[in-house]
Amino acid sequence: MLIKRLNQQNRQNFKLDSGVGHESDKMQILLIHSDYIEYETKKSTPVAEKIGDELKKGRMEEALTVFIAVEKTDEENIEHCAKQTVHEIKKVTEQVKTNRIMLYPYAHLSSSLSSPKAAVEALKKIEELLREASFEVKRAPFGWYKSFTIKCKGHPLSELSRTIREGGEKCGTPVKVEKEEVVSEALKSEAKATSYWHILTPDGELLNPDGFNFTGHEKLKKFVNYEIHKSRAVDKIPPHVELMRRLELADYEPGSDPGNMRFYPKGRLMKSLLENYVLEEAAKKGAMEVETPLMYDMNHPTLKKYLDRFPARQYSIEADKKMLFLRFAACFGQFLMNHDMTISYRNLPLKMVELTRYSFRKEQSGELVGLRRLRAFTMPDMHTLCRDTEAAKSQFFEQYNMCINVLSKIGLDLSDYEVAIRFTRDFYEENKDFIVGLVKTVNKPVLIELWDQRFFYFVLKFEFNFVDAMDKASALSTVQIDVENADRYGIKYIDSDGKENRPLILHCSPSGAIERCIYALLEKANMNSEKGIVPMFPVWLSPTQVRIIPVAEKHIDYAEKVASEMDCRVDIDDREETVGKKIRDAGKEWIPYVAVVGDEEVNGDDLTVTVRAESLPNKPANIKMKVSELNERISCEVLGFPFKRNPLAMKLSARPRFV
RNA sequence: GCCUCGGUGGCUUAGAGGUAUAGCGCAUCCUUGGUAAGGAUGAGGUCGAGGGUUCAAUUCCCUCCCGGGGCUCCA
Repeated sequence: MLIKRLNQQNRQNFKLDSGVGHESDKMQILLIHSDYIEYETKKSTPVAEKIGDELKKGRMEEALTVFIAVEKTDEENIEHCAKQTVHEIKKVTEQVKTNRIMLYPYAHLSSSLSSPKAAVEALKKIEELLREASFEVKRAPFGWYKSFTIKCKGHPLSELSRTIREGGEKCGTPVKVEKEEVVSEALKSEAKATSYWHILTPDGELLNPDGFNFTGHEKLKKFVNYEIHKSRAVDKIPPHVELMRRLELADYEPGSDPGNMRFYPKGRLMKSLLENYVLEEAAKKGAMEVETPLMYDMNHPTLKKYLDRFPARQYSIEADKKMLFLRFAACFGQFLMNHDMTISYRNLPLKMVELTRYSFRKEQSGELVGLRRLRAFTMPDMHTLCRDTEAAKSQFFEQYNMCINVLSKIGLDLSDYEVAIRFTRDFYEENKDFIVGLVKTVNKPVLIELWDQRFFYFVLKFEFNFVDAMDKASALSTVQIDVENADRYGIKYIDSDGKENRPLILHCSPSGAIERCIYALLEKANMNSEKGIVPMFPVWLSPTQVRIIPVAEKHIDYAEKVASEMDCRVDIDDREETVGKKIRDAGKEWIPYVAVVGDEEVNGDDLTVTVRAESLPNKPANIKMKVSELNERISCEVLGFPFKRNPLAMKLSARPRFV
């Protein structure tokens, strides 16, 4: 049986590896997962089946539409063909998760049609079998000219609509295609290659996730659940959404497109620090920082090929007569730059890094959540050109460790995220020890996804996935070994023998999206808070590191003197409020050090400092220390991290409120 | 994108076919206060936008925008 599915470029024929394909089974079907399908009979043909008025019009919501052409050779064994067809339909319904089916006789799928009698018999058989399998089935009548409207799930894809329209015009059937994508990329991929899920332990045991004992690895269990079973989440608003606003970090911007946020001074500061930190870590590994355009020509031959490989998820804009798209990663600019460079094997591994502010992905609006998933986000994107597989592996391992280090400095350690490693079977067979080495490094079981064929551009990738309070997983760091794009972009280096070679390319985001790091920090702090741990940011990231609270107005001068002796982000709460109120407000801002100054401090040498990291809920830890001791303590905590000055007025009375 | 729930001063919110409640915040004043909310007074609202039904709509109906959750997706 040949199954025809549409992809975005054209209709492609390919066999499923399900073992049910026989050359003799020629029934042609075309499957479209549709928001709705609607038809209306126009005129009967000489071969029309007799129908009542109720079948002259039909509509089905949220259905898998199955266009069918029964072919000459099917007549020999209609029963068998019908069964095989039903089998295939079932498989697809499982993938797209629907139990509603519209059967639609569609002659134009074949040039060798069966007799009308056989066709009707086959259709009825299929309908009956599907009903027995408790599907909700409708069938459009055979032998009528019909008009139909179908709305496919997904994105507008022009090539497809042409294909369908041509088919429709040929037989005089008006077809209105509103929007289409047909069978999603993932589905297409699944048809080509199958994912096998495993758990790999530090001892190198490859286990079945279903039988794995997750005791002590509850988060991994949640992650596996999320990845394989796509578990349902509970009804709860994500805590970070409230926190990002309450802490005046970031907010929605209704005046823009969804998923494009505004960042207030404190949020901008945190982003800026994180950005600089990650860039600096990349630079330490020898990466050269570059800057490339945000928008690219959609019709550039190389880019076009790349875009065609993926579902349309980009913003596009028209400028003059050009169609441009906004980048969704730094790959485009860097690869185009690599293409024009003269690179010797002596220059390898060659690293370039760019902080994309922004990367744009037009994610489906229903999928956007706070800082977790955005349409415009900031991502450090580093690419490493490697001479051969050995060099790529060695770089991969080095960058794997860099990612662990970067996340831990940001405030997310190994217990906060789960590791997924994904690779092709071939790569695994040749590099088992290498893979196990990755698992040993983190010393905990990891999720493995193994493909029997490569269908993305990479042969190996890992991600670190943060698992939040709603059991949702989000990828942070990732490294991938790309075996395809050097060729696509014509990137080459001159080897020691003087010949041109294609490098392997590593894609690495040491931290993942910066906004997502903030999301993870906020979610982690919230989970801590529920566990009875006082929530806070790492000191180097805290918008205010020290707050000075003068007891009365007469102590403000002294507070200013102390502030001038501090070399960190310090502010003064000079508002006319009670000390209690000011302490409470400082706590609400998660300020790591709060120093109250009154007569005692003015007349003595010490400050009275509330140290957040040592406090318990409702039990502030108050420690007496000299200004120099506080300075010393903070400078140890921020050593090696970027620093930016206070983003707001030093005196709180001079600050506006943003939220 | 689809399904579903929601949108009331800057924020959180009560309420109802007759234009509206409270707290926080803000302003002014009193209090000059020592570790998680001191007190008083006041300003501030086209009740998300547009259309419809009605004598009358913020309330009922439709469309749209924005947000939450689910589905789908995540190069």
